[in-house]
Amino acid sequence: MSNMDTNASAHESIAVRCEERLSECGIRPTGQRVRIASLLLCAPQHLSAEQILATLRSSGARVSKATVYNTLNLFAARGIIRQLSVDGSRAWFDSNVEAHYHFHDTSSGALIDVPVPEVEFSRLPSPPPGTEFAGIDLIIRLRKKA
Amino acid sequence: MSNMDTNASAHESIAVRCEERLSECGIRPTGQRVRIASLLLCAPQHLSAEQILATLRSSGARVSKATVYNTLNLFAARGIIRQLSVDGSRAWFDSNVEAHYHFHDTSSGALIDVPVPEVEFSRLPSPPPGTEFAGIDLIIRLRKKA
DNA sequence: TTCCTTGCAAAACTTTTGCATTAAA
DNA sequence: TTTAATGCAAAAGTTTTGCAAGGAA
Repeated sequence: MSNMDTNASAHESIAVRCEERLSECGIRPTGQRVRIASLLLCAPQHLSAEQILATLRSSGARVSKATVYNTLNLFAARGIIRQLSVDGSRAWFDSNVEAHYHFHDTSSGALIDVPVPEVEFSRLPSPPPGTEFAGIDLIIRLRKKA
Repeated sequence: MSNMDTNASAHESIAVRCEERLSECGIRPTGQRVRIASLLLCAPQHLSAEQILATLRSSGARVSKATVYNTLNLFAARGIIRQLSVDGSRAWFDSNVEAHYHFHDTSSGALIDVPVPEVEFSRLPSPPPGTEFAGIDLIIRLRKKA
């Protein structure tokens, strides 16, 4: 089996798994959606809409910006991906929807996942009256060591 | 002493304190800068650029959007205010630059300060090699109680 | 057919920039 | 007078929307 075969098979099996995942979530697994899902869900990562658009187009696909945004918003609304607000310049889409936190290297812009067990809260405030916890976003900002 | 006198005096003394604060930071205390600083620094609060622009204009001042943004960026760079990324839709400028965290009510959009002592970390990850901590941004998301 | 998805272009919105004018030291 | 700040308009960047065309059920 050649490398090309291996890669082709890998891509195909990822696509199949993404199709199933979308169907489970009640999302019709169209070509564009499966392409976007395959790109994001093949590994835990953080991508911007523009990166996704560029990657798909450079791989020969015909995709519109509108479809990328619509699809990302749809996925985020269904909990398939998570949208992050890191620095206000643009949205980052995180393919890891398990609870976790982030390092943000302010020098390079890199985002790194921090697994839940690496952070422990020994004290947290109670939610104000009439509200309840909806989640915790923790970003640990880093800079290059002096 | 009438209410108008009291308010006028209060505004004046806030403006004077802001002028001193700007001068200390090596920022020339021009009219627009003092106005923007007075608005933000009179209390701990979170304002958007658009809110600041609208408030200044409705109080009769002639201010441009460019000056508001330039000034807010200048203040943030000098540590007089802090820029927050809450939901990616726009930047919020926080007049409280002491270390603290935030509640974010996702139903109303409200931002509420959480003082440092109300959160305790009993475990935090080490910064990756070559990097050091630059700060911690913690946003506790809230929703309306069911 | 009917409904949903896609692409394209345009619009909307936030933020930045260029440049002539004005204000501050 | 010399430098820096301001206003305005335009530009830039990201995201959304309207609508016609295309595709799936």
